[in-house]
Amino acid sequence: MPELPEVEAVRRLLVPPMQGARFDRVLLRRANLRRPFCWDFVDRLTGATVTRVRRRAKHLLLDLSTGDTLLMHLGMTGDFRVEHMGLAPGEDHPRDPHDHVVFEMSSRWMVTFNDPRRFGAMDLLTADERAAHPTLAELGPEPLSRAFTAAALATACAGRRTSIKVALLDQQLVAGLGNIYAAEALHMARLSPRRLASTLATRAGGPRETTERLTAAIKTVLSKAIAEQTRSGAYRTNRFLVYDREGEPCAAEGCRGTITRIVQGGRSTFYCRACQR
DNA sequence: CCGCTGTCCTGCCAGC
DNA sequence: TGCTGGCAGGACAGCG
Repeated sequence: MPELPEVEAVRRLLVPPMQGARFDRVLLRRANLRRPFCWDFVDRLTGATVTRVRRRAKHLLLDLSTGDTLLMHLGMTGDFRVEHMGLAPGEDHPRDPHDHVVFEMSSRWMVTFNDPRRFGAMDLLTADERAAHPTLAELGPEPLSRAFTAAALATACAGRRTSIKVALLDQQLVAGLGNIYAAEALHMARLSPRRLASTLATRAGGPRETTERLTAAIKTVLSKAIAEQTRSGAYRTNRFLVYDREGEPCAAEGCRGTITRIVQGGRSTFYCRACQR
């Protein structure tokens, strides 16, 4: 579930308790999430100060005073809880069975990572490892940055013989979209998810109107979602226009179509056959 | 190089 | 009512 807007909301949540604060105590409740924690995870983190809380695509990066970077991914069900440290000596933290990591910060805030499905990940990287990290190095442009233009999208789509929906999930093409916002952006752009990615590429000259429309839709959908996250904080049940709305009438203005569900690349795509061409 | 499939993990829910 | 099976999702390995 967490895609770029949700991860950005988490980043903003973590800035006050963590940025500029030191790890006083790190508690690991288990040996692994999606992967095992590195053997010296607790020792390397304890005493380090967080200089910056950053986000790249769906990854959270905590830059540390030691030169290390704590790279975190929320997976599907990962989330952080921020609470006051109000413990009596010897008292244990109240815990949920899925609270896997607890950070006690010098800011007197306690930051707990909870992840029922354990698709999340935490890796402690040296500066060299971070610079050479294959996943980070190969990420495409941030969709909300100036680097993400219709021309860039067109170039990235050139020669791709896969559907535009599947291509949008490729983090090397554009970084941070997931299954939900890919569907929402295509709906807003009135483009069929089944369309071949290469049809968005340009042969010569500037990008075509459809590529411009999709680029704009991606930016709008993500910006709106970020604004909504920070305003409400909580998840509203289905604030999406097409995602998980199979059989419902299309919400596009003047459209009398019905949302259908198809499977692409092994996952669900929701779209309106009537207005998405 | 590229595209496609399977794997990880568990909560939830439809269907028997 | 209780069980089972399938699905959800992102990253990544491995295949052809």
